[in-house]
Amino acid sequence: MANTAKFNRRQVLEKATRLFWQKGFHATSTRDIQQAIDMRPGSIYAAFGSKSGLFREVLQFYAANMTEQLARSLAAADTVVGGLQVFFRRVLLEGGDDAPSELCLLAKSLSELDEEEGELLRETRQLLAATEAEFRSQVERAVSRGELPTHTDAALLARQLQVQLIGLRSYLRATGNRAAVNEIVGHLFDTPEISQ
Amino acid sequence: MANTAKFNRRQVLEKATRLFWQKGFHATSTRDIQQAIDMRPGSIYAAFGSKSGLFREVLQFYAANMTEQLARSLAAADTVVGGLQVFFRRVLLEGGDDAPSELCLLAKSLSELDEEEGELLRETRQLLAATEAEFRSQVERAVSRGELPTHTDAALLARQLQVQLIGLRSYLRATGNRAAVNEIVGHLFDTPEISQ
DNA sequence: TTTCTACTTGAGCGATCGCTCAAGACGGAA
DNA sequence: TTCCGTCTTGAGCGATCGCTCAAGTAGAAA
Repeated sequence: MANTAKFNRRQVLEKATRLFWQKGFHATSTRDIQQAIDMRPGSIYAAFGSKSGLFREVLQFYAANMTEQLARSLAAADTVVGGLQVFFRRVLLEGGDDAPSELCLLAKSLSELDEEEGELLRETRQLLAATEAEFRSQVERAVSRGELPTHTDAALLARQLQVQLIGLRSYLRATGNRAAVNEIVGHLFDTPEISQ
Repeated sequence: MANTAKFNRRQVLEKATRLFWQKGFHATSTRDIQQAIDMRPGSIYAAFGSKSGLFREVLQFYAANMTEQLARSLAAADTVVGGLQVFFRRVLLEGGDDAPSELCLLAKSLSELDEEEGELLRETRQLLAATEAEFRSQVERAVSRGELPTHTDAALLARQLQVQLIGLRSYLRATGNRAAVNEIVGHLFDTPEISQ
């Protein structure tokens, strides 16, 4: 007999992601989870193995959603650089209203996970590296399309985008100052690498 | 009778800061603290009131140390801009060996604290704002000394320094790639605001 | 030396943690 | 309709949490 589970895995992951994203891994109790996803402990542990196992799937679910959002942003703009800028503005300035946190869930996890949760920490680092690799391939695409000069250091620029995105999300949580963030995003694609 | 406490408050705060900085507020148990600072619960609660009260003093202690380190960096360099660069390199590249975490304790706390710990969150935001204000006054000093052009937007540049420092520390925790961080720091004081 | 008082001690309270498992519910096969 | 195997249920286990407080200790005053 195949899987006869009653729950919808995607909906469960959506709700669990919102909860973990808001409260973090440590501060989210299994009883919080039970209430949020309307499942009893036995079912949760049968489906996900442990709190860590669920969180691991949540991290992957979150990263996949971010990748989709980047793809949509790129599709909505005429240029690659414009698409990246749309993505930054969406993540930083538009998602803020109903998003569970101003921060990136991966950065938040990177911050709170200890060596004791080594597997989750490794997963987080890997997903962040994949994001940076995605930025890099987009920068390379922009160069090959003539949007950026041929001498552009794609690895450096992708790294700078990653640093800025995480830094700006932290700054937003610290100050709530969207105008200040918007001003910096405006300068983001105006660095010496691009403008000179 | 005045204070006859046997413990040295500064030494206790140093040890507690290292512990909280490494593990974070939630993941540090009061029993971890008891062991690290060699005090029994009764004494700790008499001296600091609660785990939150101790953490509050730890946040202030950490921020004061960062301010001192910035002052030392500025004193060790010929120019203000050079002093800021020394500070960035010290925090990002030199402290990493024995520092409890690659991250800024304030950014880490900003990330894990919830509205349920509102007072600690407010304290964290205030200390971060004070850091940005310190950056700004140094940028203004650099302008008045002729190190930066007079049209420099000091508020914007200070904000960018804050964003970059937090972002770079996250990046260091994500990748451990000091060479990559060093490369970005090299470009930091080479932005359009400065070079044009 | 005696007294006073501030400080320290550590057993342990009530709450909550992540998680288990025996019992029940339910859908498909025969 | 009966049977079988999977999924669900929820009481509750052992561990750990932040914290309290009655009893003990030690230094200053008299």
